[in-house]
Amino acid sequence: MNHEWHNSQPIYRQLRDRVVAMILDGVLKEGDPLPSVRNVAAEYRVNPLTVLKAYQGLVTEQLVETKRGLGMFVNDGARNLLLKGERQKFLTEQWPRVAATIQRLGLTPDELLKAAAKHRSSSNTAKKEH
Amino acid sequence: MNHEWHNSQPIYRQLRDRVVAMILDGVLKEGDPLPSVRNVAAEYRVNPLTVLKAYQGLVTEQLVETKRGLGMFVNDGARNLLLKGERQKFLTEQWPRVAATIQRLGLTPDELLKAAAKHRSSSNTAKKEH
Amino acid sequence: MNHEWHNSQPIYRQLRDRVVAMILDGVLKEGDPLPSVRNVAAEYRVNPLTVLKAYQGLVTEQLVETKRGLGMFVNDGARNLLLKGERQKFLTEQWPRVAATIQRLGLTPDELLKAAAKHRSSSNTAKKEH
Amino acid sequence: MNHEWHNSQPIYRQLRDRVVAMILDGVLKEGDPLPSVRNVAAEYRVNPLTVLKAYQGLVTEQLVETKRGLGMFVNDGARNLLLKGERQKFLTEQWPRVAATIQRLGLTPDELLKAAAKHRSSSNTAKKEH
DNA sequence: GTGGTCTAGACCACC
DNA sequence: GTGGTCTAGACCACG
Repeated sequence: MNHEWHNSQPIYRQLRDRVVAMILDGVLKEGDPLPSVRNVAAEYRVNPLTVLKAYQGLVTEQLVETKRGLGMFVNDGARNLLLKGERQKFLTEQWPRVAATIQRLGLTPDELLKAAAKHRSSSNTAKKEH
Repeated sequence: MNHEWHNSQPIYRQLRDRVVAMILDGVLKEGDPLPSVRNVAAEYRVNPLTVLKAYQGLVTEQLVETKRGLGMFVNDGARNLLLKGERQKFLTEQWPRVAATIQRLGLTPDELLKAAAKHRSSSNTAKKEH
Repeated sequence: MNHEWHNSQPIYRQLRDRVVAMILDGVLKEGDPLPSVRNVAAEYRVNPLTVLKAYQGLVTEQLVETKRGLGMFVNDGARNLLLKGERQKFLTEQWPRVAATIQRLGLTPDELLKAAAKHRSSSNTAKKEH
Repeated sequence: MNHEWHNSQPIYRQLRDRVVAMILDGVLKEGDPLPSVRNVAAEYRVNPLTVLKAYQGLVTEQLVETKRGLGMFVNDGARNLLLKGERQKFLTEQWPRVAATIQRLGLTPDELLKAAAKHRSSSNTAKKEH
C-alpha cells in the first residue's frame, strides 16, 4: 500500500490526526497499544523522530500514556475527551470558514453529499475490520 | 476598524483569500482596481511586500492583471474562473476531510447550522452596500 | 482597430520600437513627420506623456529631430544609423540567448519558419500602402 | 568562478531560467534535489529571498516540488512539461518578434550562425561531464 | 540542516 | 502616484 501526504499539513500533524481518527472510529480502544514508532516509521517511510513527535503530542494532550519499555497506550477516557475537545475546536475554528466558503460558492447539500461519498470510498481500505 | 489575523495561515494567504471573497461576493467587479498595495499595507498595518506577494499570486492565477504605473485590476472572467476552480478545489481537497471529521464527531446538521449562524454575524460589518 | 500591448515591455519602449520598425520598413522616410503625439495618444489610448517619452528617446538616439511648432521629423541618415546600430545590438545582446533557446528546445528551421509565417499575417494590416 | 547578471532581467528570473536550462540539458534529472537556497545564495552572492522567489516560481509551474525540511526536488515529467510549454511559449511569443527583426535588419543565416557560434564558446565552461 | 514568512527600508521604472 | 526588485536580518516550523 502507498501512503500519500497532503503537503499542506506537516507530516507529524497528519500522523497525529490519523491516530485520533482511529480512536474516534473505535479502531483503537482505550488500553490498546499504539503501533510502535519503528513500525509506523518503516511503513510510512518517514523519519522515526517525526513519528515520535506526533506521539508525544498525544501524550501532552493526555490521550495516551507511555509505559517505559512497553510502548504507548490509549488512555481511559481518551475517546470522550476527544469528542468534547475536537467538537469545540471544529465548530469554532474550522467550520465557520468552511461554511462561509460553501455559501460563497453556492454549493448545494446535494453536491456536498455526492463529493463526500465519492471520496469516502478511497479511504476505507484499512478500515474494514473494527 | 480592527483587523485580526488568524495566525494559522500566512498573512499573504489571508489577504489573497480576502480579495477572492470580494470578487465572489461581487464587491469587486471585473475591471475594478484592487485597493493599492500601499493602502492595504497601511490599513492592515502590514509590510507592503506581504500585500504585494498576495497580489502577485492573484496575477499568476490570472484573476488580476497589472497595468504599469496604474495599479492592478480584476480580469474579465475572473469570477467565473473562480467559481469553477475554487468549487473543484474545495470539493476534492478540503471538503472530503471536513466531511469525514463531521461524521466522526457525530455532528448533526442542526449543530452545524447553529455554529455557522453564530459566526456569520461577526463578519457583516462592512458589507451592507453592494 | 484594437491595439494590444505585450506587458512584458514598457509601453513607451513598444512605441519607440514601432517607429523604428516603420523607418526600417520604409513606411516612414527621411524627412517625413512623425505622427503627432496627440494623435498617437488618442489612437492607442495612452497617456500623451508616454508617447512623448518614446519620441524624446528617438531624439537622443539622433533618429528624429523636433522643429518647434511643427512637429518631429525623421533625420537624414536615420535608416542607415539604425541598420548599423540595431544589427550590432541584436547580434550581441538578443540573438545569442535566442539561439541557445532554439538549440535547447531542439527546434528545427522548419518549425521556426512556419511559426514566423503564421504570425506575419496578423501584423500586415497597417502595412499595405508604403 | 564569477557569476554575471545581465541586468535587463530580474535576478530571480535569471535564476529560474538557469534551473530550467539545467533540466532541459539533463544536468538536473527528475527526482534530483535542487541546490539548496542557501548555497545558491552564497555562491552567487545574492539574497536568499531572491533565490527562494525563483524556486517558488518553479513550484507553481509544477516543475519542482518541495519536501518539508528536506529541500526541493525536480518533479517527474518536468522535462516533458517544459519541452511542451516552453516551445509553445517561445514560438508564439518570442520568436515572431525576433523573426520580424531579423527580416527587418536583413540578416542572413550566415551572420546569425556566426554570431551564435561566437557566443556559445563563452558558456560551456561547466558543462563537460553529463 | 531545509524551506517559509515577515519586517524595514532602499531604489527603480513606469504612467 | 503605481507596482517591482533587492537587501539585510530575524524568527519559525519541519525532519
